[in-house]
Amino acid sequence: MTSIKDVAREVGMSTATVSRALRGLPRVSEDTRLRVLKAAERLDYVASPAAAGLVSGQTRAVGVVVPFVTRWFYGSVVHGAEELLRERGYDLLLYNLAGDQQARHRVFQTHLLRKRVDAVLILSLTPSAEEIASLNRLDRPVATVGAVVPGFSSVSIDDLATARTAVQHLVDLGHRRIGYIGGDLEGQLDFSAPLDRLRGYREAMAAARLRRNPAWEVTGDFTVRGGLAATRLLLATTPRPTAIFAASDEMAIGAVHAVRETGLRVPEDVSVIGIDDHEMAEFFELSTVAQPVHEQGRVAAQLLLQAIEHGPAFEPAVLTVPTRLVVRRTTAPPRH
Amino acid sequence: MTSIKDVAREVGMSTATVSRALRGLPRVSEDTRLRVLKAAERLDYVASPAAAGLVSGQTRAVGVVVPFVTRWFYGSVVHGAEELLRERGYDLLLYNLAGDQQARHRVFQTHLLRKRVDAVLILSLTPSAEEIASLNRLDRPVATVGAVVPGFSSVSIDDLATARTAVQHLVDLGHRRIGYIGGDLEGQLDFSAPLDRLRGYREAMAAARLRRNPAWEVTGDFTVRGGLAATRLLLATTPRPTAIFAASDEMAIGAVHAVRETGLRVPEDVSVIGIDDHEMAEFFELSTVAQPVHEQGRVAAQLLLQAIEHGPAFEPAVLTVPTRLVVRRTTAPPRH
DNA sequence: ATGAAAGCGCTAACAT
DNA sequence: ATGTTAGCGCTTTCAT
Repeated sequence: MTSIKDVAREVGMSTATVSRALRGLPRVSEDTRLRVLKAAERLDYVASPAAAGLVSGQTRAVGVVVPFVTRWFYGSVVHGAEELLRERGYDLLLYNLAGDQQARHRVFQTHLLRKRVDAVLILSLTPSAEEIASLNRLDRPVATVGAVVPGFSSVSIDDLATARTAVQHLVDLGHRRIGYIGGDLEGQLDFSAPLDRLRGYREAMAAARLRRNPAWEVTGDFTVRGGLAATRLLLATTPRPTAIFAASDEMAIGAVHAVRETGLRVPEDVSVIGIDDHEMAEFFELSTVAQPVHEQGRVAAQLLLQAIEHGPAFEPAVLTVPTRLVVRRTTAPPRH
Repeated sequence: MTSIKDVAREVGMSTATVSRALRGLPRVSEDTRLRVLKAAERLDYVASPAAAGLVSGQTRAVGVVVPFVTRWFYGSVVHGAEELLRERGYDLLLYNLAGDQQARHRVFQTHLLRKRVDAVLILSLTPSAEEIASLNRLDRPVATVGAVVPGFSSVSIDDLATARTAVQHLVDLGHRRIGYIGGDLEGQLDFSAPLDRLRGYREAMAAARLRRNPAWEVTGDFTVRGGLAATRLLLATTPRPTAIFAASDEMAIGAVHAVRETGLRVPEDVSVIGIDDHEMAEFFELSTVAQPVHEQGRVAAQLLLQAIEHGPAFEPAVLTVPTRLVVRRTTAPPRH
């Protein structure tokens, strides 16, 4: 592997000058810089971040912790983050927990502590006290997407307001019996969105003076399958709801399917609305409250890069991005 | 940040001994090893891979190049690879090209060359000659999933045989007019799967002595939307096919939708079969030829780890994993 | 079984 | 504008 010495020898200068020239630092004559750049190109020289990091303390890499890479939502956030990071010359280290507690422990207690990243981005999960302690010991900027953690920067939607928007849409259409399907609250205590969306649902119901029914609040996996199962339960109640608010589009897709398999029609018999504007939402003609997914990844990465550049004095920023009601064809007024 | 010196001081030994003890090397007394391990734990010490890599030449990280992280298929392969890598203490650097030529160039010419990874895993795309030159210059093991590249290890399915299996299933059901929807061949010359699947389709048609019709071979995006659009074209031909082989499950899902929107029924009027066994395939009751996605990621990672450990003498392995016909409810005999 | 010392490739501080 | 030197945190000889 060619090293900085090879380049220095090639141009007949010291490694210090080469280093300065390559990084665009001042106090290098234009002529020298050009010759260095050319020589580096010719020799296929790329500086080793390991060596540079050892002395500068910067790794030019960011760690990203994801609950499930296979899900469109997380993939999209990662996409947004990776895009900006690469533009700025940073690498992205991916840690996929995939619901595995042991993996989670290992990531927080070992991998992230290896001084290998300049910053950490955490998607959706709320770190435990112990994990927060680890992250603080790391002494590097941390940001989250989809969860607000005291002391960390974050980018997220207002889950409460978003849920209210969805339910209010159903109320406005004239629905009075509205069911909710959402994520488990136990077992996954570390996701805050499901809880807030449930609370938003309840608030909107109360504000519209609608009666709540415990049997109309069903939880399960945040997946198509989970939505399918939850909706089957919901439809078995009497009277059954005329509309369903699903805490995610994937659950909503499952809900639409469940309604149809019961012999009922969407939206004539049962309306369905979700949250996300999943890539398949338009395909399913699903009404939903859209959130900017890719953008949240970019913005969060941006926040981290700023924090890296501004040093420890940088104040954590808590950003909320807007959501937007998208009415398609799974919601309509109830039949009387 | 605590360094190896802190640990050495804590146990009253040299850093050399601490290093040996931590890495499980021989010639350390059991007693010493235990004390070192305890001290490291107590001080939250984790060795810096950057410093270690500088001298050992190993980074304990693998770079993974992905066309689109947001797609379930790639997310799943990454999941499989990440899982094994983490078990073995390796980090994963993710490079998402997202169809961006500039990104692609930058990844191959800069990021991968930074001496930051011990090996590279490339998903689905066939590197250009220039990219192969870069990878070779890197002088590290390279493996691919879903594409066979001379000189590199690979894990993939037999696309030709898999396509034939799908088409043969339709033939066995009695279909004679079978259409194909698959990926674009121009513009994305670097994906080999679409071409092989098309060839498999043609071979199976020929083997069954069925007439081919250029209008029954439609290409488009490898997505739900692409499948939808391609199928619309396919159904507009006369006579129209009674069965459709889609080169991916996402395209097949789009195909099913297109058939239904035309007022036709699946499978009564038109049968549809895909490839992958996508997570949503069961939900859609889609007949398909399943491939082990997550496993291909794990196996490819395994191959790379072996190559890293065995050094440059390691022979590239070209592995083919089996696929399996899964008959659900989108395929049936044609009506006469 | 353990330690001393050199050095991996680079940057930063201090010359000049 | 450029060069010299020290040293980042670790591993690896080579001694003992």
